[in-house]
Amino acid sequence: MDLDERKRKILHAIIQTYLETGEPVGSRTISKYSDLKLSSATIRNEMSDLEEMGYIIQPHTSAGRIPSDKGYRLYVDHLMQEKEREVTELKELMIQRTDKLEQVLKRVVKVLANNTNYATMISAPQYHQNKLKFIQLSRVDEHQILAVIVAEGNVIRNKLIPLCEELDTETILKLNILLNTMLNGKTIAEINLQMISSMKEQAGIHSNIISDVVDAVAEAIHSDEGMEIYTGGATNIFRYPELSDNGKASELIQTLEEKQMLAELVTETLNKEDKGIQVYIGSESPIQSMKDCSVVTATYELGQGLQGTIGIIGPKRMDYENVMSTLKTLMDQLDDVFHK
Amino acid sequence: MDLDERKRKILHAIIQTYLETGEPVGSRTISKYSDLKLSSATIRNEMSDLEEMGYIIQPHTSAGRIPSDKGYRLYVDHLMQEKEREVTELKELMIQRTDKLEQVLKRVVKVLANNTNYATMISAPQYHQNKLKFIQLSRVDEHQILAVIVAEGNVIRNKLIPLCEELDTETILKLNILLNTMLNGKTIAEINLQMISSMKEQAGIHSNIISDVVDAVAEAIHSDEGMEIYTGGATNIFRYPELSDNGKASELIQTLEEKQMLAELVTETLNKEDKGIQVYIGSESPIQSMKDCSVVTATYELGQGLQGTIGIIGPKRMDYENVMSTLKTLMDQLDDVFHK
DNA sequence: GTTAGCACTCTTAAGAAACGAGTGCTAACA
DNA sequence: TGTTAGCACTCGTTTCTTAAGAGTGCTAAC
Repeated sequence: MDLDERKRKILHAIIQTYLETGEPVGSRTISKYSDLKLSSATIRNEMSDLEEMGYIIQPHTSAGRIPSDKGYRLYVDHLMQEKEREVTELKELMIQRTDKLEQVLKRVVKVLANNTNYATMISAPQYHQNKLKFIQLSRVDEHQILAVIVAEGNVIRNKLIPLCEELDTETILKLNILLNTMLNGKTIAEINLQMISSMKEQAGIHSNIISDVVDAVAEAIHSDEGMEIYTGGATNIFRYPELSDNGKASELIQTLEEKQMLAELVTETLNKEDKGIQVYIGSESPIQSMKDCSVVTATYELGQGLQGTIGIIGPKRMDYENVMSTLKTLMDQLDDVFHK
Repeated sequence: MDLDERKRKILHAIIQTYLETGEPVGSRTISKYSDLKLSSATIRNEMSDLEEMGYIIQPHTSAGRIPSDKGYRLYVDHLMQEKEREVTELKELMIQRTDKLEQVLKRVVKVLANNTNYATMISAPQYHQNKLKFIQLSRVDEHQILAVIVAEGNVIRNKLIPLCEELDTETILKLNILLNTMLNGKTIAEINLQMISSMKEQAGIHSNIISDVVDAVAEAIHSDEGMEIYTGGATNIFRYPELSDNGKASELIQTLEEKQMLAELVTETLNKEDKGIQVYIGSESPIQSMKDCSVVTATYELGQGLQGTIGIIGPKRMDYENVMSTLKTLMDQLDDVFHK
């Protein structure tokens, strides 16, 4: 069977109506409220075809039709091709310049959740590919020194290093120079055991104590502590009856709260070749508990190799058009903020 | 009317039964399953009295009784007087020593939520009273320097300061000395405008540029950014039907997500003279959306004046006994961790 | 190819009836 | 005087029935 222009139009009308109402839509509704000038009977015939082709589903015999995952997919793909709309919505104002990335990310999920009325998430970039810019050791008191590590994108890490033996100022200075010489400009992934042992060697007589320091710095740099993920608007879930039923809401909110599962989604997104906007409909999503949802993700870039993922989680009858253009706008603004 | 020993026992039995089942409890249940050896009729009479006295409530004519806020209050106060039980549960193992406070707090809410099956929250201490230990400025690149501020309790703050004019190493060194001399040992609350202007004066010729630096440091120190609050186990709410009804769950989870409201609770708790465990039953809580919950809070101390609040949010039929002793144990362990 | 009409299906809402948990009251008992 | 058994009564919950309504599929006519 062929998906001709008319079928396509009818499908479009069905999906749009369903997005608005959340109720199964019947032939009569389409006949009346679309500009197709067809009777309900004709629509019925076409709908019957569309169902056979798998684009729509009938929840039960005497109900209207709702889009299937396949139907949504067609709709979304179609939207993708359309010119990106000139949307404003998110005022630049909202994202005030901050030098604390965490603050920005937290604000983003909040703003995004408020604007879309869906649940949102954002992952902080992972720093494997990030170049070290600057390392500084300072003596805090007799028993510990502080290591401050600054990387590209002004990412800052602190690490307190306990000492059993006191280090004099000169040694610390020497260590500072050593660390900076060896490590500046390197990406975190590039720092390997060989390098570390080479540094220990160069530290010479202080090797014992210094060993601790270098180890601690390396640990601080590598410390992944899993992926940082922020979420927002979880309770928007309750706006959509089809998601707030039974244990679904609970399960979903738990997924958002635990954050662990979301990491999978982030990994999946970042591994895609196409760095643009991705849409996971229902069971397309790698997260089991989101099989009744749609997830729209986008990748943002903070610097070279410094990428994170933004996600919007909502019902399958998500307002894809709005979500996608909102995301696009947001991406542009984030670019502005990060590459000020 | 007098609340004699027998009434007290019956009330106790009613509350305990209700805590277990969550269902209104009838006279027959008490008669059968308590060791009072009284017939249901007698219990009925007593229950009628207890209701008149306001300790229990009848949701509707033909239902059993449930405890009123006043009833819970009596029960809790009674528990408070009892010797603190020897509970273990939370193994020290769970709280591994970390020098990142944030990590510890996040872990605490998670562990606590898993152990109690209620929602949990914890506030990071507020640093007004905290003494500065160490300040370090370092040059990151031509356009910015990094200020690292370490306070008592090893609380670390970073602040990137943009520069319009380049600062040479010597000036930075001088500034470092100035800042440390002036500010070390001071509490954050003690740093006032007068002090800052005095520092600017001493900076002499560099005053212009330095002014920026000092301002930025002051800002970083004072930057409150509201109270940091972590929550966990929000979805435990769904375990209790009386909370997961209607919009209640949604409202509650939103409160937990927004965190803003929780700050009020923290403030309230910290202002109490009694720094021990507090219990807010129903409308006693300062948070409107928790009028159907009970909230148990405790204050932990990280250093002098460095206090935070831990809270457990659950249904009124919370297992107070367990919660309170778990909290007590946790407090002890936190003390251990912080004052290692 | 399109449409009107109609019988049929199935969900949902509303109402009715049966059930049952629990009470309050009274009268009998120790 | 306190305790208990018994019973009528209340009221929420469950189950069943019925009616309404939305929507379809099919057929026949245009």
